[in-house]
Amino acid sequence: MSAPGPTILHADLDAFYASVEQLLDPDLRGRPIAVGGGPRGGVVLAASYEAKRFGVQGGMPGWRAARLCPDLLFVRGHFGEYQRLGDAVMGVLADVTPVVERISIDEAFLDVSGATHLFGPPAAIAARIRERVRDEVGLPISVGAARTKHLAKIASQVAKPDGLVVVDPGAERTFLDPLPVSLIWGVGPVNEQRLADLGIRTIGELARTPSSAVEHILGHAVGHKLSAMAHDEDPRRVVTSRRARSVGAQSALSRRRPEPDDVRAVLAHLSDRVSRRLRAKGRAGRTVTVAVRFAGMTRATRSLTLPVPMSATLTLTEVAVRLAWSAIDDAGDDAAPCEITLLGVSVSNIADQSAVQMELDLDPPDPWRPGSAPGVARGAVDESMDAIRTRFGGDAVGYLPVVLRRGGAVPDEFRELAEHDL
DNA sequence: TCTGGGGTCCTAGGACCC
DNA sequence: TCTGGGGTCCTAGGACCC
Repeated sequence: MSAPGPTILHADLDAFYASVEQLLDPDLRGRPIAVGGGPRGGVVLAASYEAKRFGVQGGMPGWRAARLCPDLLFVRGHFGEYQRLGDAVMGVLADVTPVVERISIDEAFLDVSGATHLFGPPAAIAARIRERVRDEVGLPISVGAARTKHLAKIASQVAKPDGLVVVDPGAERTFLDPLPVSLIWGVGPVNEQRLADLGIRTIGELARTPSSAVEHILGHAVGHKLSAMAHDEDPRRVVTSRRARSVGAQSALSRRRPEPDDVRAVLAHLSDRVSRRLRAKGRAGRTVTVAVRFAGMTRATRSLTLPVPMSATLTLTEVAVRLAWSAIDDAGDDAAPCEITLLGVSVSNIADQSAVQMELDLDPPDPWRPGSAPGVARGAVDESMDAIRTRFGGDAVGYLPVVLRRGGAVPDEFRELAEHDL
């Protein structure tokens, strides 16, 4: 019996947002462009390969990108197009096999073991995918093929831009050993430095290091996982549907002293976004977490777990407001009052609203969204309110008008690109 | 003149329960 | 007299990914 072939594919669109802009506007082709941000502020969401050559990367502040690449062209994103074209590419993948795991707007794993009898060996399938995406959608896509997800993902990174790398069974060690540890999923800047402190820079060096030593430096879970990855042991299967375990929304703010009405208005808007998504999928969550970022990029989080799941805008807002002030009050003192630069709300411990609970639901629909799905049962609201009062005192919960406030400069279409299925 | 927005998973200490 | 041990949940922070 022969070893299993390289039947896992990782398909990853190249510089996706930037490539779409170059597709839409031929004048941008061959030029260094950045989507999002600007020379005076904001963040670069994606850079074309012409810009990457200057060191421009996604996530980089616009002013730094402009300094690295003086000819950099900043373009505003066409977020609706990203969604449409990303979906179109997924459609091409779905023609090959139903076993597709979409990781993000522009990236997916495929298990083609059941498709080879129709379409030939994995390498031919990968080549065909690249050809079809190029011809039918107009975008460059890189594909890695290997025996495991981890290896396929590394292969696609090595293949970029616009390439195909197949790691044949038996060739894994030769392929992996010289590559930098930073290509391993789970090795970011911090762990890369920690490994470098041990003299470990390549995957081969990591594989030759005893797992116990790696775990000592990186912690049990991370160390164990990385050692396994370095040894090419990756048991993960391609999963076609995965439900989110948390839902959140956040907004960067211009640096400001926190004022009660202001904080409430922002949190009400974020809570409305989050709770609407929950209700739309008939879901609810018990744990509310608020994140506050302060001037200087320090962050704090506060969370509260309620006795029962909730999905009501007002309940979430009230909890979020109390948690936010708990973090803000702890961060500042009279001598140095704090300034905030971001507020975020997220809900975890998510469960389906049971059918029984929906039927017993007696409270009126969310007053801020006429016609929307009902919130939680009245008794559940009361229990939640009780939990808030227990923690914050009797007058913690009040009903103030929710002033819907448009968030920062980020359009909703952009936010939706990153949302996971609930 | 600073650094978006959506997520996942892990750790460590304390509360609490049996 | 001096106090077990295991398990689970909650909270806060952190690393990482796209």
